[in-house]
Amino acid sequence: MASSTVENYLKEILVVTLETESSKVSMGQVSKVLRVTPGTATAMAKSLERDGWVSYYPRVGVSLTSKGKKLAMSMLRRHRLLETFLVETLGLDWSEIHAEAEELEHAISEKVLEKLDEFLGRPRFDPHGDPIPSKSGVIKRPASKPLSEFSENMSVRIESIVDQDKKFLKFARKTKLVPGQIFKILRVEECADAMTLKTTKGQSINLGLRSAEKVLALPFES
Amino acid sequence: MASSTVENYLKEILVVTLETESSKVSMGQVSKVLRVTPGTATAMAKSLERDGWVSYYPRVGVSLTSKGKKLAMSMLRRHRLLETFLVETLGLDWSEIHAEAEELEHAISEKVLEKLDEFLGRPRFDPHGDPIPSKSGVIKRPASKPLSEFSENMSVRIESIVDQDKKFLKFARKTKLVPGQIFKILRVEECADAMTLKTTKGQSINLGLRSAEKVLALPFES
DNA sequence: GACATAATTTTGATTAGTCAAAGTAGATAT
DNA sequence: ATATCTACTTTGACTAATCAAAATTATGTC
Ligand SMILES: [Mn+2]
Ligand SMILES: [Mn+2]
Ligand SMILES: [Mn+2]
Ligand SMILES: [Mn+2]
Repeated sequence: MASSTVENYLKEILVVTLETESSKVSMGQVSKVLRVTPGTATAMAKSLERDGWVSYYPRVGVSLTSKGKKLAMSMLRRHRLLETFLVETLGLDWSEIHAEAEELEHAISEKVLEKLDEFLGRPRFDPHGDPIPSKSGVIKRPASKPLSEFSENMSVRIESIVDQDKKFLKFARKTKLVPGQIFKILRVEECADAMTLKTTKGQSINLGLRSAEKVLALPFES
Repeated sequence: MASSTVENYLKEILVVTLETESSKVSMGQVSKVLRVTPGTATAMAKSLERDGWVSYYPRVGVSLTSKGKKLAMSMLRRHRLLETFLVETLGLDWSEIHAEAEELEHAISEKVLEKLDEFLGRPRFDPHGDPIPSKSGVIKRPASKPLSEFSENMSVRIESIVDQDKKFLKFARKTKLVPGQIFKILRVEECADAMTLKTTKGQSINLGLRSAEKVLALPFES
């Protein structure tokens, strides 16, 4: 049985792997996403390798074994299904659900998860727009790109928000920067590190490019 | 922040306290209900005392402080509300929910619990018939007595099942030995350590007195 | 190629929780 | 009153997870 610490490490390693599309994750990144000191990450890498969850290449990084990837996918599925439940069924705000799911994901069994999935009607995306891995561990790789990569005058449909920061999520909700919404890109000012969007109803939002990287969208043909 | 280990110890100490109606719980009982060696229970008693959860009287036992009782009640509330959710909303069998709730109770926050309570319609009893403590930590002390204490020809209404053993719960479900059911006590044979009950529909059940102690009931006037 | 810098690993220490086995104190029985 | 038995406590050992700080390795610069 994997401890919840192990589950967290594997899940975060998977998320970084999916984001960066490179199979090895450096100890620096591991230590950053898990908020532990580098020495702790190194020690953990060794013990994860000992137990067959990852391969560890000293001074390079770790990559998930198939056993590790399987558990990591299952954790991501739990996390995102729980987030969906917390919003859809219990009515929590999408800015608070990440922290809650972070704990619950380790406590829910496969059996209960299956019932929950059924109860929720087998959703395919979580409230942040992130795809929920299937029971067999398959995840849809979204074709969407960060807002920061679109150019002026394009219309886009928001697909997902790749950031769990509470303040940013509250801002996003307030400005309707949520999955499904349509925006037109009014201006992109690289030099000022900013862009301006407009909703179909005419409201405009200013977004720093740093933040725009955290919002994934698809071109929208009206 | 109390660890889940501490939460489990406090909750079980509370349950024993409620069952035996005596405030001090011996280390032997603690080690039995928590399935640890006696030495571990003693070590834990000291550390629980150090952190203000219990008072520890060497060679006598532990009793919850008010701080400890408060947390223990909150754990019992979580446990029983979660059990209710698992049966009512997700449709799990009452024989499996105890183990599931045993994990989830440590992962659910007060905020989510409150939403869940609301969603469930603020139930007052869990699926086993045990009272759910209120948010403020008050628990209804049931007036019910073990089946083993009733005498022949009395009619009783089952109130609760005080046992989490899966096999017994499955047996109980099959024989309709569940909260709310009415039975007539046909025979009590102390010497043979057994009693016979009959449902209103005429089906009869044989129950050892050991098991009859685990079923609480009230006299029923038809 | 040597030096500075950044990333990573090593070392030594700490805390929580556990067990096995040895020791002790109280209660019970003769 | 002494011996015995049982419950409880102590001791020593172990694992998982963590940090701080020192040591090492790799990289990039001049
Ligand atoms: Mn987590
Ligand atoms: Mn999410
Ligand atoms: Mn528990
Ligand atoms: Mn119960």
